[in-house]
Amino acid sequence: MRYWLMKSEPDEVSFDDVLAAPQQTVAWYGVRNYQARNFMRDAMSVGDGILFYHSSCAAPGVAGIAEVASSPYPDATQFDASSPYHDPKATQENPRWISVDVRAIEAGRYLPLTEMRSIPALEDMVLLQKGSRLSVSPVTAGQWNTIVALLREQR
DNA sequence: GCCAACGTTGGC
DNA sequence: GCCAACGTTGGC
Repeated sequence: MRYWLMKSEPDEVSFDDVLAAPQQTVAWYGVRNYQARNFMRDAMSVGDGILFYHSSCAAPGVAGIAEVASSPYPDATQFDASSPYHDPKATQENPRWISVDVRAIEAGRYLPLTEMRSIPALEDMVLLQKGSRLSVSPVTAGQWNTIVALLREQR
């Protein structure tokens, strides 16, 4: 069992969107970075915990808790010429990018990035490192427990 | 909209 | 295989 932080732009897919989806589950598509892909492909397992992070918005932060709900499979958008995520170098025989399904578990309160930066127990998070922009990053059990506790306070 | 930091591309 | 140029990310 591992823990992850995954970034989504809420204008595209918000945590509430996932809560509202059938089975509270969506395909996580559009990852186009090799390091992030390799985490998904090589290290994720069904049931791993996910911190669902909202990026590129007015108040970035953790919006809820989710879990990995499938094994990795080819990201369909790479084959779709009309998609912004289309990759002309990807083929059905040799897919380059993958998706996993993500299931929303609980929302809790919103935990803003500004608050996360103020918490010493979180200072080593990959997310908080200077220049870090990985859309999928590992989270330690200690960081996970700290954040889950914060999400569950003063609902 | 700005811009620092990072990743990718492609000429050599 | 180097590395300059370019494109992207994402907070502010």
